[in-house]
Amino acid sequence: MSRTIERKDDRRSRRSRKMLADAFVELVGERGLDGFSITDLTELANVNRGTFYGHFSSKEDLLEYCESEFLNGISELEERIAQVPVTELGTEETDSFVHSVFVEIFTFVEEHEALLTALLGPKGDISFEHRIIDTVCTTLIDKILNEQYRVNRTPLVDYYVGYYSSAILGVVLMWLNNESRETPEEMATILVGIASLSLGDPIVL
Amino acid sequence: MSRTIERKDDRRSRRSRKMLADAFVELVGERGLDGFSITDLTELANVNRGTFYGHFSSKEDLLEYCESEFLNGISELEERIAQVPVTELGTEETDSFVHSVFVEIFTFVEEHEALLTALLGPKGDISFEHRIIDTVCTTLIDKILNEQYRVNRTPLVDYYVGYYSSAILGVVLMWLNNESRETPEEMATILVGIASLSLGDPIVL
DNA sequence: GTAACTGTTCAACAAAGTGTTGGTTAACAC
DNA sequence: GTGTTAACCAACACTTTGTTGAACAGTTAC
Repeated sequence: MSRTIERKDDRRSRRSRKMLADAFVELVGERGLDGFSITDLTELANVNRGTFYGHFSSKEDLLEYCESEFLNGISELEERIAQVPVTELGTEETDSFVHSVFVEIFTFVEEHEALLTALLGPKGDISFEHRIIDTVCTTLIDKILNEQYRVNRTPLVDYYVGYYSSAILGVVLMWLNNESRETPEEMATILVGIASLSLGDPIVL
Repeated sequence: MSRTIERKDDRRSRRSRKMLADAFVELVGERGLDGFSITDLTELANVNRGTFYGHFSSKEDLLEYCESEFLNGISELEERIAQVPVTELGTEETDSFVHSVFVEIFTFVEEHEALLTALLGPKGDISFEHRIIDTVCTTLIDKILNEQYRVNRTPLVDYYVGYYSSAILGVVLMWLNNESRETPEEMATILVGIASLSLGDPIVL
Protein backbone atom coordinates (compact mmCIF):
# COMPACT_ATOMS: atom_id res chain seq x y z
CA MET A 1 0.00 0.00 0.00
CA SER A 2 1.06 3.62 -0.42
CA ARG A 3 1.04 4.57 3.24
CA THR A 4 3.62 7.09 4.31
CA ILE A 5 6.80 5.69 5.76
CA GLU A 6 8.46 7.45 8.68
CA ARG A 7 12.15 7.52 7.75
CA LYS A 8 14.25 6.18 10.64
CA ASP A 9 17.31 8.12 11.72
CA ASP A 10 19.83 5.54 12.81
CA ARG A 11 23.29 4.92 11.38
CA ARG A 12 22.07 1.51 10.16
CA SER A 13 18.96 3.09 8.71
CA ARG A 14 20.85 5.81 6.90
CA ARG A 15 23.24 3.18 5.56
CA SER A 16 20.41 1.02 4.23
CA ARG A 17 18.65 3.99 2.70
CA LYS A 18 21.83 5.11 0.98
CA MET A 19 22.59 1.62 -0.35
CA LEU A 20 19.05 1.39 -1.70
CA ALA A 21 19.06 4.87 -3.23
CA ASP A 22 22.44 4.29 -4.91
CA ALA A 23 21.41 0.91 -6.28
CA PHE A 24 18.14 2.45 -7.43
CA VAL A 25 19.85 5.17 -9.45
CA GLU A 26 22.20 2.60 -10.95
CA LEU A 27 19.40 0.26 -11.97
CA VAL A 28 17.15 2.99 -13.33
CA GLY A 29 20.08 4.22 -15.42
CA GLU A 30 20.81 0.76 -16.77
CA ARG A 31 17.35 -0.75 -17.19
CA GLY A 32 14.81 2.02 -16.71
CA LEU A 33 12.20 2.48 -14.02
CA ASP A 34 10.30 -0.74 -14.55
CA GLY A 35 13.20 -2.78 -15.88
CA PHE A 36 13.97 -4.37 -12.53
CA SER A 37 12.20 -5.87 -9.54
CA ILE A 38 12.50 -4.92 -5.91
CA THR A 39 14.27 -8.24 -5.48
CA ASP A 40 16.88 -7.15 -8.05
CA LEU A 41 17.25 -3.85 -6.23
CA THR A 42 17.79 -5.30 -2.76
CA GLU A 43 20.26 -7.87 -4.10
CA LEU A 44 22.36 -5.16 -5.76
CA ALA A 45 22.12 -3.00 -2.65
CA ASN A 46 23.14 -5.92 -0.44
CA VAL A 47 20.13 -5.32 1.72
CA ASN A 48 17.43 -7.72 2.75
CA ARG A 49 14.19 -7.43 0.86
CA GLY A 50 12.30 -6.96 4.10
CA THR A 51 14.52 -4.00 4.91
CA PHE A 52 13.37 -2.27 1.75
CA TYR A 53 9.78 -2.42 2.96
CA GLY A 54 10.90 -1.04 6.28
CA HIS A 55 11.96 2.16 4.55
CA PHE A 56 9.83 2.48 1.46
CA SER A 57 6.34 1.35 0.63
CA SER A 58 7.09 0.80 -3.05
CA LYS A 59 9.46 1.59 -5.89
CA GLU A 60 7.49 4.80 -6.49
CA ASP A 61 8.04 5.80 -2.89
CA LEU A 62 11.80 5.39 -3.29
CA LEU A 63 11.64 7.32 -6.55
CA GLU A 64 9.81 10.14 -4.80
CA TYR A 65 12.44 10.10 -2.06
CA CYS A 66 15.31 10.46 -4.57
CA GLU A 67 13.58 13.21 -6.52
CA SER A 68 12.74 15.22 -3.42
CA GLU A 69 16.33 15.02 -2.20
CA PHE A 70 17.44 16.53 -5.48
CA LEU A 71 14.77 19.20 -5.74
CA ASN A 72 15.51 20.39 -2.21
CA GLY A 73 19.08 21.06 -3.30
CA ILE A 74 17.92 23.45 -6.01
CA SER A 75 16.88 26.22 -3.65
CA GLU A 76 20.39 27.70 -3.49
CA LEU A 77 20.43 27.91 -7.27
CA GLU A 78 17.06 29.64 -7.28
CA GLU A 79 18.37 32.47 -5.16
CA ARG A 80 21.16 33.10 -7.63
CA ILE A 81 18.79 32.93 -10.57
CA ALA A 82 16.54 35.42 -8.82
CA GLN A 83 19.31 38.02 -8.99
CA VAL A 84 19.40 38.04 -12.79
CA PRO A 85 18.39 41.53 -13.98
CA VAL A 86 16.17 40.31 -16.77
CA THR A 87 14.87 43.70 -17.77
CA GLU A 88 18.36 45.02 -18.37
CA LEU A 89 19.76 42.13 -20.38
CA GLY A 90 21.91 42.82 -23.40
CA THR A 91 24.64 44.91 -21.86
CA GLU A 92 28.09 43.41 -21.51
CA GLU A 93 27.89 43.61 -17.74
CA THR A 94 24.57 41.83 -17.31
CA ASP A 95 25.50 39.19 -19.89
CA SER A 96 28.61 38.27 -17.96
CA PHE A 97 26.51 37.96 -14.83
CA VAL A 98 24.05 35.68 -16.61
CA HIS A 99 27.02 33.70 -17.85
CA SER A 100 28.25 33.11 -14.31
CA VAL A 101 24.80 31.96 -13.21
CA PHE A 102 24.64 29.50 -16.10
CA VAL A 103 28.05 28.17 -15.09
CA GLU A 104 26.69 27.51 -11.63
CA ILE A 105 23.68 25.73 -13.07
CA PHE A 106 25.72 23.43 -15.29
CA THR A 107 28.16 22.73 -12.49
CA PHE A 108 25.28 21.80 -10.21
CA VAL A 109 23.87 19.51 -12.87
CA GLU A 110 27.26 17.88 -13.34
CA GLU A 111 27.45 17.15 -9.62
CA HIS A 112 24.14 15.28 -9.83
CA GLU A 113 24.95 13.63 -13.12
CA ALA A 114 24.24 10.03 -12.12
CA LEU A 115 20.79 10.77 -10.76
CA LEU A 116 19.85 13.11 -13.58
CA THR A 117 20.96 10.91 -16.46
CA ALA A 118 19.10 8.02 -14.84
CA LEU A 119 15.84 9.78 -14.01
CA LEU A 120 15.73 11.99 -17.10
CA GLY A 121 17.24 9.41 -19.47
CA PRO A 122 15.36 7.42 -22.11
CA LYS A 123 13.66 5.17 -19.55
CA GLY A 124 13.38 7.70 -16.78
CA ASP A 125 10.50 9.44 -15.05
CA ILE A 126 8.65 11.97 -17.15
CA SER A 127 6.95 13.48 -14.11
CA PHE A 128 10.36 14.36 -12.69
CA GLU A 129 10.96 16.45 -15.78
CA HIS A 130 7.60 18.12 -15.23
CA ARG A 131 8.46 18.83 -11.61
CA ILE A 132 11.73 20.44 -12.61
CA ILE A 133 10.03 22.54 -15.26
CA ASP A 134 7.41 23.60 -12.72
CA THR A 135 10.08 24.54 -10.22
CA VAL A 136 11.99 26.57 -12.79
CA CYS A 137 8.78 28.21 -14.04
CA THR A 138 7.73 29.14 -10.53
CA THR A 139 11.14 30.58 -9.83
CA LEU A 140 11.09 32.61 -13.00
CA ILE A 141 7.60 33.89 -12.36
CA ASP A 142 7.99 34.64 -8.67
CA LYS A 143 11.44 36.13 -8.72
CA ILE A 144 12.48 37.32 -12.15
CA LEU A 145 9.42 38.42 -14.05
CA ASN A 146 8.54 42.07 -13.96
CA GLU A 147 5.89 43.13 -11.48
CA GLN A 148 3.61 44.10 -14.36
CA TYR A 149 3.60 40.58 -15.83
CA ARG A 150 3.42 38.86 -12.48
CA VAL A 151 0.29 40.72 -11.47
CA ASN A 152 -1.26 40.87 -14.92
CA ARG A 153 -0.93 37.19 -15.85
CA THR A 154 -2.07 36.25 -19.34
CA PRO A 155 -1.74 32.97 -21.24
CA LEU A 156 1.01 34.65 -23.24
CA VAL A 157 3.07 35.28 -20.12
CA ASP A 158 2.64 31.70 -18.89
CA TYR A 159 3.59 30.23 -22.24
CA TYR A 160 6.51 32.64 -22.43
CA VAL A 161 7.84 31.32 -19.14
CA GLY A 162 7.23 27.70 -20.16
CA TYR A 163 8.90 28.31 -23.48
CA TYR A 164 12.18 29.42 -21.94
CA SER A 165 12.10 26.88 -19.14
CA SER A 166 11.68 24.04 -21.63
CA ALA A 167 14.32 25.46 -23.93
CA ILE A 168 16.95 25.67 -21.21
CA LEU A 169 16.11 22.28 -19.73
CA GLY A 170 16.25 20.83 -23.23
CA VAL A 171 19.78 22.09 -23.71
CA VAL A 172 20.80 20.73 -20.32
CA LEU A 173 19.41 17.32 -21.24
CA MET A 174 21.20 17.32 -24.61
CA TRP A 175 24.38 18.16 -22.76
CA LEU A 176 23.88 15.32 -20.25
CA ASN A 177 23.30 12.77 -22.98
CA ASN A 178 26.39 13.94 -24.86
CA GLU A 179 29.41 11.82 -24.05
CA SER A 180 32.04 14.23 -25.42
CA ARG A 181 30.99 16.74 -22.86
CA GLU A 182 31.55 20.48 -23.01
CA THR A 183 32.61 22.18 -19.79
CA PRO A 184 30.09 24.20 -17.77
CA GLU A 185 31.90 27.36 -18.92
CA GLU A 186 31.58 26.40 -22.59
CA MET A 187 27.91 25.56 -22.12
CA ALA A 188 27.23 28.86 -20.41
CA THR A 189 28.78 30.69 -23.35
CA ILE A 190 26.71 28.67 -25.82
CA LEU A 191 23.49 29.22 -23.91
CA VAL A 192 24.02 32.95 -23.48
CA GLY A 193 24.64 33.13 -27.20
CA ILE A 194 21.52 31.21 -28.17
CA ALA A 195 19.21 32.94 -25.70
CA SER A 196 20.17 36.36 -27.01
CA LEU A 197 19.01 35.38 -30.50
CA SER A 198 15.46 35.28 -31.73
CA LEU A 199 14.25 32.64 -34.18
CA GLY A 200 15.63 33.40 -37.63
CA ASP A 201 18.61 35.44 -36.50
CA PRO A 202 21.88 34.23 -38.02
CA ILE A 203 23.79 31.86 -35.74
CA VAL A 204 27.07 33.33 -34.67
CA LEU A 205 29.42 32.99 -31.74
CA MET B 1 10.74 -12.19 -24.88
CA SER B 2 11.20 -9.26 -27.24
CA ARG B 3 11.05 -11.10 -30.54
CA THR B 4 9.39 -9.25 -33.38
CA ILE B 5 5.75 -9.96 -33.95
CA GLU B 6 4.41 -10.20 -37.47
CA ARG B 7 1.20 -8.17 -37.39
CA LYS B 8 -1.67 -10.13 -38.92
CA ASP B 9 -3.93 -8.40 -41.41
CA ASP B 10 -7.37 -9.83 -40.91
CA ARG B 11 -10.55 -8.00 -39.93
CA ARG B 12 -10.49 -9.88 -36.63
CA SER B 13 -6.82 -9.03 -36.12
CA ARG B 14 -7.23 -5.37 -36.87
CA ARG B 15 -10.19 -5.26 -34.52
CA SER B 16 -8.22 -6.85 -31.67
CA ARG B 17 -5.25 -4.57 -32.26
CA LYS B 18 -7.45 -1.50 -32.20
CA MET B 19 -9.25 -2.60 -29.04
CA LEU B 20 -5.89 -3.20 -27.37
CA ALA B 21 -4.36 0.07 -28.54
CA ASP B 22 -7.39 2.10 -27.44
CA ALA B 23 -7.51 0.43 -24.05
CA PHE B 24 -3.77 0.93 -23.75
CA VAL B 25 -3.98 4.68 -24.33
CA GLU B 26 -6.85 4.90 -21.88
CA LEU B 27 -5.02 3.00 -19.15
CA VAL B 28 -1.73 4.82 -19.63
CA GLY B 29 -3.61 8.09 -19.36
CA GLU B 30 -5.36 7.05 -16.18
CA ARG B 31 -2.73 5.02 -14.34
CA GLY B 32 0.56 5.50 -16.14
CA LEU B 33 2.70 3.02 -18.03
CA ASP B 34 3.30 0.58 -15.22
CA GLY B 35 0.10 1.26 -13.33
CA PHE B 36 -1.73 -1.67 -14.85
CA SER B 37 -1.17 -5.31 -15.76
CA ILE B 38 -1.64 -6.99 -19.10
CA THR B 39 -4.57 -8.74 -17.49
CA ASP B 40 -6.14 -5.35 -16.72
CA LEU B 41 -5.52 -4.28 -20.29
CA THR B 42 -7.10 -7.29 -21.95
CA GLU B 43 -10.11 -7.13 -19.64
CA LEU B 44 -10.75 -3.48 -20.52
CA ALA B 45 -10.20 -4.23 -24.20
CA ASN B 46 -12.57 -7.20 -24.04
CA VAL B 47 -9.92 -9.40 -25.56
CA ASN B 48 -8.52 -12.67 -24.34
CA ARG B 49 -5.14 -12.46 -22.66
CA GLY B 50 -3.73 -15.01 -25.06
CA THR B 51 -4.81 -12.81 -27.94
CA PHE B 52 -2.63 -10.04 -26.62
CA TYR B 53 0.42 -12.26 -26.88
CA GLY B 54 -0.59 -13.18 -30.38
CA HIS B 55 -0.11 -9.56 -31.40
CA PHE B 56 2.43 -8.09 -29.04
CA SER B 57 5.33 -9.60 -27.16
CA SER B 58 5.01 -7.22 -24.22
CA LYS B 59 3.60 -3.94 -23.00
CA GLU B 60 6.70 -2.22 -24.40
CA ASP B 61 6.00 -3.75 -27.81
CA LEU B 62 2.48 -2.33 -27.78
CA LEU B 63 3.86 1.02 -26.65
CA GLU B 64 6.32 1.00 -29.54
CA TYR B 65 3.47 0.14 -31.91
CA CYS B 66 1.38 3.11 -30.73
CA GLU B 67 4.29 5.52 -30.88
CA SER B 68 5.32 4.47 -34.37
CA GLU B 69 1.78 4.86 -35.66
CA PHE B 70 1.84 8.44 -34.44
CA LEU B 71 5.34 9.31 -35.63
CA ASN B 72 4.56 8.03 -39.12
CA GLY B 73 1.72 10.53 -39.29
CA ILE B 74 4.09 13.41 -38.74
CA SER B 75 5.74 13.23 -42.13
CA GLU B 76 3.09 15.40 -43.78
CA LEU B 77 3.72 18.08 -41.20
CA GLU B 78 7.43 17.90 -41.81
CA GLU B 79 7.01 18.83 -45.43
CA ARG B 80 5.09 21.94 -44.48
CA ILE B 81 7.63 22.88 -41.84
CA ALA B 82 10.36 22.46 -44.43
CA GLN B 83 8.84 25.30 -46.44
CA VAL B 84 9.38 27.87 -43.70
CA PRO B 85 11.82 30.51 -45.00
CA VAL B 86 13.81 30.74 -41.79
CA THR B 87 16.44 33.08 -43.12
CA GLU B 88 13.85 35.65 -44.09
CA LEU B 89 11.76 35.66 -40.93
CA GLY B 90 10.55 38.93 -39.50
CA THR B 91 8.61 40.30 -42.43
CA GLU B 92 4.85 40.42 -42.20
CA GLU B 93 4.50 38.00 -45.10
CA THR B 94 6.78 35.27 -43.71
CA ASP B 95 5.34 35.65 -40.22
CA SER B 96 1.85 34.97 -41.49
CA PHE B 97 3.16 31.87 -43.26
CA VAL B 98 4.82 30.64 -40.06
CA HIS B 99 1.54 31.35 -38.29
CA SER B 100 -0.34 29.08 -40.69
CA VAL B 101 2.19 26.28 -40.19
CA PHE B 102 1.85 26.58 -36.41
CA VAL B 103 -1.92 26.36 -36.79
CA GLU B 104 -1.46 23.09 -38.67
CA ILE B 105 0.83 21.76 -35.97
CA PHE B 106 -1.57 22.56 -33.13
CA THR B 107 -4.49 21.16 -35.10
CA PHE B 108 -2.58 17.94 -35.70
CA VAL B 109 -1.74 17.72 -32.00
CA GLU B 110 -5.38 18.27 -31.10
CA GLU B 111 -6.42 15.39 -33.34
CA HIS B 112 -4.07 13.07 -31.45
CA GLU B 113 -4.91 14.50 -28.07
CA ALA B 114 -5.76 11.25 -26.28
CA LEU B 115 -2.55 9.51 -27.25
CA LEU B 116 -0.37 12.54 -26.61
CA THR B 117 -1.76 13.44 -23.22
CA ALA B 118 -1.42 9.81 -22.17
CA LEU B 119 2.10 9.14 -23.46
CA LEU B 120 3.51 12.58 -22.66
CA GLY B 121 1.54 13.08 -19.45
CA PRO B 122 2.92 12.81 -15.91
CA LYS B 123 3.20 9.02 -16.02
CA GLY B 124 4.00 8.68 -19.69
CA ASP B 125 7.00 7.57 -21.69
CA ILE B 126 9.96 9.90 -21.53
CA SER B 127 11.61 8.22 -24.50
CA PHE B 128 8.63 9.14 -26.66
CA GLU B 129 9.32 12.76 -25.86
CA HIS B 130 12.94 12.21 -26.86
CA ARG B 131 11.89 10.59 -30.13
CA ILE B 132 9.65 13.54 -30.96
CA ILE B 133 12.42 16.00 -30.15
CA ASP B 134 14.80 14.00 -32.33
CA THR B 135 12.33 13.95 -35.18
CA VAL B 136 11.77 17.69 -34.96
CA CYS B 137 15.50 18.35 -34.63
CA THR B 138 16.29 16.21 -37.66
CA THR B 139 13.61 17.97 -39.68
CA LEU B 140 14.91 21.37 -38.68
CA ILE B 141 18.49 20.43 -39.45
CA ASP B 142 17.85 18.63 -42.72
CA LYS B 143 15.29 20.93 -44.20
CA ILE B 144 15.32 24.35 -42.64
CA LEU B 145 18.82 25.15 -41.51
CA ASN B 146 21.01 27.11 -43.85
CA GLU B 147 23.44 25.13 -45.96
CA GLN B 148 26.35 26.78 -44.14
CA TYR B 149 25.23 25.50 -40.72
CA ARG B 150 24.22 22.10 -42.03
CA VAL B 151 27.64 21.43 -43.47
CA ASN B 152 29.61 23.23 -40.81
CA ARG B 153 28.05 21.61 -37.75
CA THR B 154 29.27 22.86 -34.40
CA PRO B 155 28.01 22.13 -30.88
CA LEU B 156 26.46 25.59 -30.96
CA VAL B 157 24.33 24.72 -33.98
CA ASP B 158 23.18 21.44 -32.43
CA TYR B 159 22.27 23.09 -29.16
CA TYR B 160 20.56 25.88 -31.07
CA VAL B 161 18.33 23.36 -32.80
CA GLY B 162 17.68 21.47 -29.56
CA TYR B 163 16.88 24.70 -27.79
CA TYR B 164 14.08 25.65 -30.18
CA SER B 165 12.75 22.11 -30.50
CA SER B 166 12.43 21.78 -26.75
CA ALA B 167 10.92 25.24 -26.41
CA ILE B 168 8.18 24.57 -28.95
CA LEU B 169 7.43 21.08 -27.64
CA GLY B 170 7.31 22.54 -24.14
CA VAL B 171 4.64 25.01 -25.18
CA VAL B 172 2.68 22.27 -26.90
CA LEU B 173 2.76 20.17 -23.73
CA MET B 174 1.67 23.09 -21.57
CA TRP B 175 -1.21 23.61 -23.95
CA LEU B 176 -2.22 19.93 -23.82
CA ASN B 177 -2.23 19.90 -20.03
CA ASN B 178 -4.31 23.07 -19.92
CA GLU B 179 -7.99 22.34 -19.55
CA SER B 180 -9.26 25.80 -20.54
CA ARG B 181 -7.74 25.32 -23.93
CA GLU B 182 -6.80 28.04 -26.42
CA THR B 183 -7.64 27.38 -30.06
CA PRO B 184 -4.89 26.36 -32.51
CA GLU B 185 -5.14 29.85 -34.03
CA GLU B 186 -4.64 31.54 -30.69
CA MET B 187 -1.70 29.29 -29.89
CA ALA B 188 -0.08 30.01 -33.23
CA THR B 189 -0.34 33.74 -32.54
CA ILE B 190 1.15 33.30 -29.09
CA LEU B 191 4.00 31.14 -30.36
CA VAL B 192 4.87 33.45 -33.23
CA GLY B 193 4.96 36.28 -30.72
CA ILE B 194 7.22 34.51 -28.26
CA ALA B 195 9.60 33.09 -30.86
CA SER B 196 10.24 36.51 -32.31
CA LEU B 197 11.47 37.75 -28.94
CA SER B 198 14.86 37.16 -27.41
CA LEU B 199 15.33 36.67 -23.69
CA GLY B 200 14.90 39.97 -21.88
CA ASP B 201 12.78 41.66 -24.53
CA PRO B 202 9.58 43.13 -23.10
CA ILE B 203 6.60 40.82 -23.50
CA VAL B 204 3.99 42.33 -25.77
CA LEU B 205 1.30 41.07 -28.05
C1' DG C 1 30.29 -2.15 30.54
C1' DT C 2 25.74 -3.48 30.22
C1' DA C 3 20.96 -3.38 29.26
C1' DA C 4 17.13 -1.78 26.47
C1' DC C 5 16.05 -0.57 21.99
C1' DT C 6 15.40 -1.14 17.23
C1' DG C 7 16.91 -2.10 12.52
C1' DT C 8 18.46 -6.15 9.79
C1' DT C 9 18.12 -10.79 8.47
C1' DC C 10 16.00 -15.13 7.19
C1' DA C 11 12.38 -18.40 5.99
C1' DA C 12 7.88 -18.91 4.85
C1' DC C 13 3.28 -17.55 3.08
C1' DA C 14 -0.77 -16.41 0.01
C1' DA C 15 -1.86 -13.63 -3.76
C1' DA C 16 -1.23 -11.84 -8.22
C1' DG C 17 0.86 -11.50 -12.75
C1' DT C 18 3.51 -13.68 -16.45
C1' DG C 19 4.36 -16.24 -20.65
C1' DT C 20 3.18 -20.44 -22.80
C1' DT C 21 0.43 -24.53 -24.23
C1' DG C 22 -3.23 -27.59 -26.48
C1' DG C 23 -7.87 -28.07 -27.77
C1' DT C 24 -12.23 -25.90 -29.21
C1' DT C 25 -15.12 -22.50 -31.47
C1' DA C 26 -16.17 -19.14 -34.81
C1' DA C 27 -15.09 -15.54 -38.08
C1' DC C 28 -12.75 -14.61 -42.23
C1' DA C 29 -11.06 -14.76 -47.32
C1' DC C 30 -11.26 -17.00 -51.52
C1' DG D 1 -19.04 -23.86 -49.17
C1' DT D 2 -14.65 -24.93 -47.59
C1' DG D 3 -10.05 -24.44 -45.83
C1' DT D 4 -7.58 -21.23 -43.08
C1' DT D 5 -6.62 -18.90 -39.04
C1' DA D 6 -7.54 -15.85 -35.22
C1' DA D 7 -9.97 -15.69 -30.76
C1' DC D 8 -11.22 -18.07 -26.80
C1' DC D 9 -10.65 -20.92 -22.61
C1' DA D 10 -8.46 -23.59 -19.00
C1' DA D 11 -4.38 -24.98 -17.21
C1' DC D 12 0.62 -24.94 -16.32
C1' DA D 13 5.12 -23.65 -13.99
C1' DC D 14 7.33 -19.63 -12.73
C1' DT D 15 8.45 -15.01 -10.76
C1' DT D 16 7.40 -11.10 -8.01
C1' DT D 17 5.01 -9.11 -4.39
C1' DG D 18 3.85 -7.63 0.29
C1' DT D 19 3.57 -9.44 4.79
C1' DT D 20 4.73 -12.12 8.96
C1' DG D 21 7.26 -13.88 13.23
C1' DA D 22 11.44 -15.18 15.36
C1' DA D 23 16.44 -14.83 15.79
C1' DC D 24 20.32 -11.80 15.42
C1' DA D 25 23.27 -7.64 15.81
C1' DG D 26 24.43 -2.67 15.72
C1' DT D 27 23.23 1.52 18.35
C1' DT D 28 22.17 4.48 22.18
C1' DA D 29 21.63 5.78 26.93
C1' DC D 30 22.61 4.94 31.57
